[in-house]
Amino acid sequence: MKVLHYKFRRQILRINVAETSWDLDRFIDFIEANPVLGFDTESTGLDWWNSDRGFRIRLAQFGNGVESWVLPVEVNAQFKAAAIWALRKAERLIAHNGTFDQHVSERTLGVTLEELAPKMLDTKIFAHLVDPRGVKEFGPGAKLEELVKYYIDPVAASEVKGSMASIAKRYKVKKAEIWPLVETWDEEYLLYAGTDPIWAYRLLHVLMPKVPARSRASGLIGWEHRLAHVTALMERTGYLVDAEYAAMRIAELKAEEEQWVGVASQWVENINSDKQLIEAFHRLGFKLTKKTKKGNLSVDSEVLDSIDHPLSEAVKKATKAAKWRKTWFEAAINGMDSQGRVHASMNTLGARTARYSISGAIAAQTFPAKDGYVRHSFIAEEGHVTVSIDFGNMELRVMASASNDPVMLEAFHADEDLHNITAIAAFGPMEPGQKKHSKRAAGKGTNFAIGFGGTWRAVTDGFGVPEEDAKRAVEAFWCTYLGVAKFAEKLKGDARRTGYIYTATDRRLPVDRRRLYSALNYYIQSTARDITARAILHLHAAGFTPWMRLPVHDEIVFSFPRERAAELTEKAARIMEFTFKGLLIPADGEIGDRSWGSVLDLEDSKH
DNA sequence: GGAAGTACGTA
DNA sequence: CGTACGTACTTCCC
Repeated sequence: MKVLHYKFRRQILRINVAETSWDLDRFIDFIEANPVLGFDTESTGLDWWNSDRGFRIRLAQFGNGVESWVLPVEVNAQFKAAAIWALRKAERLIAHNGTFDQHVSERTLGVTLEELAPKMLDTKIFAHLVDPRGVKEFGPGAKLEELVKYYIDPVAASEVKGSMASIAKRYKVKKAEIWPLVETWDEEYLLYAGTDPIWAYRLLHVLMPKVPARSRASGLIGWEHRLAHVTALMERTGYLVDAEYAAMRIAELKAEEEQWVGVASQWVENINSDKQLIEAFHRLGFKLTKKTKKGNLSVDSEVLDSIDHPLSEAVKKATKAAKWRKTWFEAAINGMDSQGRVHASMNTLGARTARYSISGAIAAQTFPAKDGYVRHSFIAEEGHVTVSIDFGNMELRVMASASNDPVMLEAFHADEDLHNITAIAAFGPMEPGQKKHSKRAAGKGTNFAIGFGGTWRAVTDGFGVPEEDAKRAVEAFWCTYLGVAKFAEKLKGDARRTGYIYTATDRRLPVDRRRLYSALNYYIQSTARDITARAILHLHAAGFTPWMRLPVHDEIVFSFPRERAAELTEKAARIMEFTFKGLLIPADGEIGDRSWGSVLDLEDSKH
């Protein structure tokens, strides 16, 4: 047995590293004496779905607040058996982003998500309930290193968590490449690995009492853990890729890119270099004036659109073709497992409002929305069809019912068009015989912009509405929807006094006092997220999880058996829809063909 | 090699 | 005084 020590604020953390099977007696004693354990794994990478082609677990670590054990499970089958035993023996496992370690444990040790999830306490969830702000927003952040720095000790955070960077330097490789390369018995590696479960254990005990009483009383802790489990099950299932379709698009986009790069090469060497483009356009006699945030000359799409020259067209087309190919089609192909499936990485509390973020091979939240071009790459199972069920007007309905605004509620109850109503309030009645107000766009822009916490400027910039119309519509909004105005003021007042607002689910969200206008948006966005989260949990309880593929904000994508699609879609939509403070948030399904893209190609698609 | 800055895709 | 994200690229800096 190797024993390492880490000195920490006059305390000494003890890290036991099992070297031979004889050491396991002491390990077993430790596990039996500690029913609540910090837990972590080290592996060869993040691609747990490739466990049949190269992905391996290397170490399994268990600890309490002062002592841990590192089992180098990659070198000894008995260590592996001991890790499996410990996972099953533990009453509680505390891990940071425990979903990842659950995937690793399932794939490499055979201990399933279903076994692990009920005993998991995830410090990432606790951290978000306490303070969801990132480091850039002057909050604690969400990574283990950031949290240790904020809540435990800055020196320990940088020393221990910086060690992987230092090891990478020693091995002369990039930080991202060190994980499979570092020697099993490298002491710096073992120290890094061994302290992780100790930090997780300590963090939980620091964070637990900081979870707001209201959030705890509402059961948010258990709720978020159950949600993370269902999400993990979706990650495990993955999404089937139509590799042939993706390959076809890749070839097409490559050819297009080459053609336009050829055109542009008369003027610039690198179409991605803003510097070269600015020079080239100046040589050609165009005066650029638009500035970026930092005050440099901008060459974004708006600037390029304003320049009537073959170079600007070539740059736009070439960059777009390259970006689409790499970001979506190649990501899907490169991310496929041996069964032709991709596994999204879903962060159930990605945003400070608790919205999901989805990253990796299927960055679903960034797919172009106007048609099925990208989404055709993802297909339902053999004999299945893709179904998309989304909530109708969720955020505006949340705004109406949370604020109990009589005018807005009446519009929704009578199934009237809210954007028209805002337009009428600002510009007078519609012309007889018309279904849409001639200034409906201004009404629509205003309704959304206010929900974002914006002003008239947001309406002009974001929705292309003339300045005068935007100003008038925004003024009319606040005079018409007095309930919303009152609610927004109430939230601002809460934020001003306490620094926080509470959402409908009793989630506490910090609001920057210099940006009180964002309070309304935080409430709406976060409450809407929780309505989708509620739907996911209810669908799980009703047995829909094997068919669920992805949540995309106010939409859930399914793969349903073709012959049962109509019945299951209806059932799922009824489970999803929810009456929030007296107002129904309706859910509507669209049944496509096999690919996700086919849903968007439907004639009467809302998409 | 990694951080910062820029741009652009989404709800 | 327009919210929340992820990805890919170049340039800057150590």
